[in-house]
Amino acid sequence: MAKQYWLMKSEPDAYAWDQLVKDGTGMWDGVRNHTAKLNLMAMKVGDEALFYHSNIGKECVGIMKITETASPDPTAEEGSPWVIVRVAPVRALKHPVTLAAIKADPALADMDLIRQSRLSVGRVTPAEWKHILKKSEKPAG
DNA sequence: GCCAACGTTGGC
DNA sequence: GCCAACGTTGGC
Repeated sequence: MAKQYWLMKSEPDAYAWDQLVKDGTGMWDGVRNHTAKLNLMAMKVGDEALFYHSNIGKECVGIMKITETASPDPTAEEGSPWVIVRVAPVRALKHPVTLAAIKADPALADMDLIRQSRLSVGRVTPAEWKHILKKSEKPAG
């Protein structure tokens, strides 16, 4: 299958991009939403994902890759359906792409991120991915 | 199986 | 701090 693209949210208070970079690898745990879980389970090694800071910042700050597909979430109760994936940082975006910039762009207005604001793990289409990366090359969109 | 009440998330 | 969106729970 072709490479898939994703967007994963984290409150920087809980787990920030800088922490992932420092650690070199990370376990994406704590997802407690079935739609998000299905997305985690659809991820393949080598897929890429945007790291989005929710609440504080409200912007995409970096690119990660999936290094390990879904496995049971050790932070969840035994027998629960929740899963984690493992990720590693690829690179920081040259300039963060803010939620405001994404909302303001008609090409990106249909993203999972916009349509379902509470979804913590969403799909990004290849077109949207390209578009966001292009935006990140220039300051403020 | 429906629906109201409630809790959580996240933007503003 | 408020509110909208959405998921979950519980009564019927």
